Amino acid sequence: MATPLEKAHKDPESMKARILAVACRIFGEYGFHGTTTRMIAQEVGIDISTLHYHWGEKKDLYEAVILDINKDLGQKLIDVEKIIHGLPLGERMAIAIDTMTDYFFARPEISNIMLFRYIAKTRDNVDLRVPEFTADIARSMGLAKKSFNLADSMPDSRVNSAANLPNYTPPRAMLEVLAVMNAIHNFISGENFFRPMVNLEREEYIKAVKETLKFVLIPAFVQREGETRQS
Amino acid sequence: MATPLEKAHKDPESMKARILAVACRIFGEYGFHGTTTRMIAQEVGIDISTLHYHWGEKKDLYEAVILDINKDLGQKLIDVEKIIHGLPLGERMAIAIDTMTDYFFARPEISNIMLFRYIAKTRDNVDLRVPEFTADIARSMGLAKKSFNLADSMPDSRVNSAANLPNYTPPRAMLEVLAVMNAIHNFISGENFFRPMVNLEREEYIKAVKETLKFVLIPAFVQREGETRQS
DNA sequence: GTTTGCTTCCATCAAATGATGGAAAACATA
DNA sequence: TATGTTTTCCATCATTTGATGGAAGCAAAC
Repeated sequence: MATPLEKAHKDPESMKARILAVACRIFGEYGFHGTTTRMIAQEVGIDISTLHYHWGEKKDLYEAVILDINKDLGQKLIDVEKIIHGLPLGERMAIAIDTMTDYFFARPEISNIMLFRYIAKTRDNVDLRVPEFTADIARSMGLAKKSFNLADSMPDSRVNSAANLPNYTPPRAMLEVLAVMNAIHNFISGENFFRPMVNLEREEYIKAVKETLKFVLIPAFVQREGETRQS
Repeated sequence: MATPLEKAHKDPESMKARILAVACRIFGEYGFHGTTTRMIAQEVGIDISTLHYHWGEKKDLYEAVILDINKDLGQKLIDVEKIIHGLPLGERMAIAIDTMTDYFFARPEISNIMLFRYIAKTRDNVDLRVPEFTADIARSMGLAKKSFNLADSMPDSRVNSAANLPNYTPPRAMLEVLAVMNAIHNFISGENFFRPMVNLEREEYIKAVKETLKFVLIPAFVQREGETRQS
């Protein structure tokens, strides 16, 4: 309908976009309940009613933040997938870990909000995309077959059987991807807690985190791939 | 001083202990800001003033929860250390992961609260023990030398140099331990989110989590140990 | 039975918080 | 400039929330 209006709202300089950006940061720092609409409004430099005018109630703004993050993260994953496509597994993982770690360190709110959502009890169902991302990564990492469809060879099997769905991803593959992603998120979100523990400057910390992640996470997968190839 | 009074407060049936136990669970589910003193009081079945009578202000209760968790976790780590002592690294890690995973699944509030503290912005300094635990585990896993003291061989080196302190643990070893511990916490705290994603019953989920953790985390350490031994 | 000290609850407060109505301001357009 | 639309702010509400004072309950000591 109102094309100029919608366009204005997508302009990153628009009030609506500015509020969203600040909300993302504050929600990330303090969580949903730890954040007040007044905190966000004050940070933007506006009145609370302006905030409500653009985004409705607090929960709506929070959901908008989630959707925004999901969009951004989804795009980033596509970008990384393009870069690492075709390389051997060890290199794919190393590059992916380096790139995603830099990305999250640049936007720690993303890691924070993702982890908050995993941990805290919540009733909102905004989030159909995390499972989707996880399955995509699993496929990209060769942990699940691409568009594997058992039904082709077993036409009589039950339609409802999850394993027969086109893009079915086995639980173990999903959990392995989650283990990798969460390991990254933890070091970003936990920086304020962990960095004093190890007594490193920010740059050193980032470097050490990358090395640690690559050291801990890669060998298992590379080793298994080798074994599978041999047999 | 008042011995009978203090004794009463340590009795797990005492009101003070009951409040603490419930507080631990609720704080774990909703985080500090997401929890109200009324929620806790209602769950215990008492009035808010009774809660305040025993524990003072909300923050004091929260700090008591942290201390309680740290105590329990510290004891558990000592127990595990005893069991795995002397075994080869791969087995040590496998048993430690199995045992700690069971422990955290039985008391998910612990994982929740640990992660909440890592993520959320906080100013409290209740927590001198997490670094200590981490260093202990690092030593137990052979990632840091036990009571290594350079000053013995270099009497003139600067006293303040961290590397010369008796129980100094290098950053990389600390981060490696954190990576392992956090990987466990994530799957426990994230159960509500991850389990529907992988569509498993609780028991299956726990089993799959343990397998995934052992698969992802152990090979890197075992492999490095082998390389170090060879050289 | 009375006193004493600890525990619990009811009533209530003050501050914080999410939210809204309506006036003023800013902006666009004819 | 006049007119209509959009945006912003001020004043204000109703709830929620952390917190307290004081009365009532209760048990052991005297």
